[in-house]
Amino acid sequence: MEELKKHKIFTMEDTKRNVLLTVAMSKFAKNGYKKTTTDEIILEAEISKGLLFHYFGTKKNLYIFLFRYANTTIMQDYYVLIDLNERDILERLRSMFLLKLELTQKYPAIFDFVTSAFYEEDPAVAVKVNEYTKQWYFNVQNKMLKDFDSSLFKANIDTEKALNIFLFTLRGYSESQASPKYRIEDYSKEYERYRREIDEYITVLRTAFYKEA
Amino acid sequence: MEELKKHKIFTMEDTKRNVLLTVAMSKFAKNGYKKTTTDEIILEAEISKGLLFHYFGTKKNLYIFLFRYANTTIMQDYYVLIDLNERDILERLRSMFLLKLELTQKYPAIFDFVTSAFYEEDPAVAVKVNEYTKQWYFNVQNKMLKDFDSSLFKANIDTEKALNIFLFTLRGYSESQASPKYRIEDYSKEYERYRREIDEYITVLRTAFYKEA
Amino acid sequence: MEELKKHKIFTMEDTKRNVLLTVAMSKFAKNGYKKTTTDEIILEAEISKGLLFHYFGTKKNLYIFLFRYANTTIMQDYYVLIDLNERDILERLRSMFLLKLELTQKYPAIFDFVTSAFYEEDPAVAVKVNEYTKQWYFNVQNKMLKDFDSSLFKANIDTEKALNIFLFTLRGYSESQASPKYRIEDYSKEYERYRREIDEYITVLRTAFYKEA
Amino acid sequence: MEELKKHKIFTMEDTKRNVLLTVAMSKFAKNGYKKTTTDEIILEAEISKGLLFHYFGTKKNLYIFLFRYANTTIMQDYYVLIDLNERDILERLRSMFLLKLELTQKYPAIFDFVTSAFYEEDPAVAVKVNEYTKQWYFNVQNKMLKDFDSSLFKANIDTEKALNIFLFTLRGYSESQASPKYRIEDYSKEYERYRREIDEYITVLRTAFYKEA
DNA sequence: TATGAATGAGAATTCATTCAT
DNA sequence: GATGAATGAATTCTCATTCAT
Repeated sequence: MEELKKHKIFTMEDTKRNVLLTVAMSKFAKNGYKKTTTDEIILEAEISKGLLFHYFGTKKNLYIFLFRYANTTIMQDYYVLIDLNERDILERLRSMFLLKLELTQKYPAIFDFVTSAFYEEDPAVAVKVNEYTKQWYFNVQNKMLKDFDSSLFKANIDTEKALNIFLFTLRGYSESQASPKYRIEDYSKEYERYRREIDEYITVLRTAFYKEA
Repeated sequence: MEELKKHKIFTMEDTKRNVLLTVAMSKFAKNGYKKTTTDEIILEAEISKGLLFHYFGTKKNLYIFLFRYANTTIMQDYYVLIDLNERDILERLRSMFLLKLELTQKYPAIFDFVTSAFYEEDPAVAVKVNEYTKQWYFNVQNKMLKDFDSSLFKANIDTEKALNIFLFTLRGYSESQASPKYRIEDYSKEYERYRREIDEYITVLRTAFYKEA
Repeated sequence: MEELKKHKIFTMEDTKRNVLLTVAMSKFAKNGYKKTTTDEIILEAEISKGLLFHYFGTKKNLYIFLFRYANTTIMQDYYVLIDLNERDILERLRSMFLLKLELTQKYPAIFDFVTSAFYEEDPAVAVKVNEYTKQWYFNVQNKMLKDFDSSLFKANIDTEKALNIFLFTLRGYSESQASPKYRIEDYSKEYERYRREIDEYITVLRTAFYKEA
Repeated sequence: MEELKKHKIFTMEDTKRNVLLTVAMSKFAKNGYKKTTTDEIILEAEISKGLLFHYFGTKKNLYIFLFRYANTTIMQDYYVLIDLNERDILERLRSMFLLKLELTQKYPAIFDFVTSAFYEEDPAVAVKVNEYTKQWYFNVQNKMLKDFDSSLFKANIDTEKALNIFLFTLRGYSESQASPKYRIEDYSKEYERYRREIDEYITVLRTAFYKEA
């Protein structure tokens, strides 16, 4: 993560850099790797063609950098904040998804970009994205979802499968709301409804899988 | 759906047509709309450039046609077979996913293509795909998932949310196995395991959401 | 050599192809590989950008093709005509250089191009040119310069070194007249002088190295 | 030649300047004018882009300067040492080529550069190189090769042509050993063989063209 | 002097689409 | 119907040169 900070681009003035990176992520998120042209990016970011290539060398490198940068930022502003001492896994998952929701309001381009990168099919970048994604999943599976209190579950429940059902549900709901297909441009409007619905799903899951209190 | 059959392409000899459509779907599925070139397609399908454009006019038209054709075929060979008289919705969903699994073995290119089309971000085709997808969801929500026996559920469960949890779970598991990211090349090998795991998830869901038998 | 004839370009109409190849060779000869642009070539040859790349794929491939094509042509119209039964090596060399002179009048672009290719320093093409050049030298050394009558030489002369001196002399004179540096645009004007001077050098060499008649 | 010393670059600190000029000459020699980038040069010479252009203004000016500088240096360290009192022209030529051989070991980049400059085809610099080259030849022809003892030659020999044969032979052999095509990386290894072979050629020429002693 | 970020005019290459045969 | 040569706009990438600091 630290090596990322040594990238040439960090010699660029802060505002200018943020504009450039945000523009690039938005464009890639909206149109995919191949369809996004470097011309679009430099035009909207108001820098010269040469400068973009001075910093990133190739369009591919730009994409890969953005992907790593976005993930790192998410890691630092998001996963670090998750309370691993919370032993009730449903509660922990609830915090995680609400945290993600807040982040989505802060950096909308970042999440859109990372999601679109996940489904990116262009072989030029898909391989690199995959490498990173594997490592990511490893982290999530091994750190975020470990050491929960399985005594909360009903006796006859396979807790591992139950955990997967929790994840599938939260992800499924989340995608149904914020997928690239039905993107909501202004999350803030929907924020409260989203928050409430997540809680409703959590409640249903709690009722179904946990022992009665 | 019937108008589709009147498309010029159906004047082409059967084998030749099937080769062409299958090749095109495989290529689009693997590399996305923009990255797939008409040259790739005509080379592998062994037809001339001119002929492809004689039939479809534009690459975009070809893509849209394939998408509608694939969905129609799936509809006819798949959703028609679903037994809507089965009132136990978990049982009905189980049949649906196993049916889909069998179909996946029969027409791998079709499902790969439809899935990839669903995540396609190129604006040239995404709009059209979306139109179709909306209508599709409408169908699924309104026909496939209606009239189930809610008396099977535990008393304090929100059955609508529970249904969504079932769908999220089955889709989530399905994608975790067969997503473009971690595609299993030879489904037949994995078929039995897949079948068994689906049943295990169904059992967990049944235990959690249904009244005790 | 025959495989060369199977190149895509030979499906192009004869006149059009000759114009294209001649234009390309002239440009490359005059300005070298890197400095010659595909735009220059297509503009003067009056074909589209796409067509050039349809036939050759890359600028590098075009260059390599031209080099092989030029050498093949020279081989067929030139080295084949050399009379290996002439045992007097000075006489044989004289015929060779006059033959080359005639060829230079017939295809000026070809020789200019091959010569310039020989001194080409761009790593993109220099390697391939070298490969071919090695094989070429092998041919010359082993076929063109074998089986001469060494009894014609004075007794105390190292005939192998003498042969090299002959070659160095003819090449040296030839280059001093026709090098890319001091190119004579219209060889015909200078033809007679060139012919006479070559004969004068041959006479001096004969006097110096051969026994008195 | 003296004006050259007044060039801005001579205000630069000696070591730094030598590094810069040597790096530039090596790069130009290896890849030619067009293919060599100013980036390569400043990176290896460890100076800034701005500084290079501060001293030379344009890449072309740098090249021309190097060419004149190299020739001047060669003149001063080489041609000055030639003994014009040696009236035996073969002996004088022998000294000249051995001197050149020694110099090649001392400044390999200089000779590589000058040779490559001689064959440089880029019109941007070829004209200037040519101007200088003409003047150079004038010098060689008029100073280095004048006032030799023609009475050493056999009676029936055209001495002017013989002199050219001597030059063609020495240059031809020299190029066959050290041309950019078949460059010998480490001259010192080959030094003795080279020296011996030159002497052998001189002996053959002496036998052929000079009166018997 | 010295720096290196910034520029933008080219250059190579791609590919959907047309059209004469 | 069928062909595939031909087109040229669009795209990525390069690099000499400038200029504010």
